[in-house]
Amino acid sequence: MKTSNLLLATQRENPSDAETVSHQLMIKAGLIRQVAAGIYNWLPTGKKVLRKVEEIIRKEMDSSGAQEILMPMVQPTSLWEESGRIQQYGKELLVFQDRHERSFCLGPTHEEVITDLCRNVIKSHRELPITLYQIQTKFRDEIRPRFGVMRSREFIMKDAYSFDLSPEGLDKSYSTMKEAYLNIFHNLGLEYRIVKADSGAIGGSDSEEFHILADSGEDLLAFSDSSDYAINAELLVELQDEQDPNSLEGKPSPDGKGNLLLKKGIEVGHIFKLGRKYSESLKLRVQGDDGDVYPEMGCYGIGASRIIAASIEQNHDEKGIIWPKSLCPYEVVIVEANPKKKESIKNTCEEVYELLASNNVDVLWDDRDKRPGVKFTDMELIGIPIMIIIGDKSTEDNKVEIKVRLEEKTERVSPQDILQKLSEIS
RNA sequence: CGGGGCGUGGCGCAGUCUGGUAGCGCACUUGACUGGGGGUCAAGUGGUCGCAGGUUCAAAUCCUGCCGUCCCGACCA
Repeated sequence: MKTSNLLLATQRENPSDAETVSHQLMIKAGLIRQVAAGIYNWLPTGKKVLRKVEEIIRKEMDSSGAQEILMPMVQPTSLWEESGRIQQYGKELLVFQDRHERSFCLGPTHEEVITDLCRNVIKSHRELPITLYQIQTKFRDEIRPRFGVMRSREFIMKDAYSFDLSPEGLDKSYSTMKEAYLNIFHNLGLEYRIVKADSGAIGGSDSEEFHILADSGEDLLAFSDSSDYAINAELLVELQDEQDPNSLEGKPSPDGKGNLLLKKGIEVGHIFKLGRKYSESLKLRVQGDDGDVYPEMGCYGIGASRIIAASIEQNHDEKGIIWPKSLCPYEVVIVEANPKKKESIKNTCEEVYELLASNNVDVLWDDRDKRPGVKFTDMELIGIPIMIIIGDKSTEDNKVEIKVRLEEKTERVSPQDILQKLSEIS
């Protein structure tokens, strides 16, 4: 891709209405633009990152045996009446009517729809266990959307649902999914933690949250300094009748091993054992050995769009975004510097571009008619990890310069050695 | 929903108190010079001043109502 064909949409100044770093950087770097409170456009660069997140998730979900489907964003409210959740969910559920005055809502989550789907398509207990997932737009009419896509009303989520014949089966599906999540979060390359959580309004028993660590995180997490014990501090406060979650620091860990440490996190994943809450209320049953069985359900969510904001909260500097290798919108950018000074500059850029592209390197070529400084600043703001600078200075001895985003020095290499050099860097 | 900001070209802001020709910086267009860390000069494009009413000879400015948006709180799979 060449920048001359790309809607970069970077801007120089911070938007006046963005206060958190990730929100500011996402707008400045041209990843998103706001449409209304909690509702955003994803521009080409942002969409590209989002797609990377989705692919990392999709790969692990698929290899765990889950099957991808796509459910509608618009759902009949009758399903929510059937599950009894319509009151409980309240105004966060955006309800409206179609031209025939039938009542619908925008899906904030899909337990009702998937349970309805399964009661229609699953005909035998032999078809279980099964896990289905989708990556799709959700809408929750948040009381107060904030921090850009961190807490938006419309967002992209991967949600998965498992169906088993027994609680033991659910345990197994749950741990399969947890395993997939561990792979996903490992592959994202971000610092994260898993904690015990409150299962909240969605219902059910066991639940664990996946948090990306960041000082600006809204959730406080408590860990034992000498065991695996980890819990959302909010839940611990409830359990122990404490007042201030911050007072937990240094107290003995509830599992009797060591003392508690506190860290802040951003919740980006949540896995639950739902049990029979929805299969019973929506009458999903299959015939078993002795009579009908209501399947044991689990549900598993990852906030794909929120991961991007969280990644930026965790990794940025005064120049802009720092992506983990897994999420960068482009792996390498060729900065064409002062091409009018020497004809060879454009040709070398073309050669290097072709070389990288044909070797499956995700490369951007900044061919804009701008001064080098403008390009450096923009590309560092967007957070492209590696810059290859090709200009009148670098081509003197037929070499190009390679600069890593996080390092000050540049290194001169021959064009034919670039691939080798890139593999050493990563 | 309670409290507090803010709404003036794409972005950031001044002007509002004290009514009188809508301004600045950035960005953008054209040209020249320039060219390795957000260039210079020159000439330009672009705004019903959030919306609706009212007061006035005259409203971005004063009054009333509404809308949007941000922050704090309550809330949050």
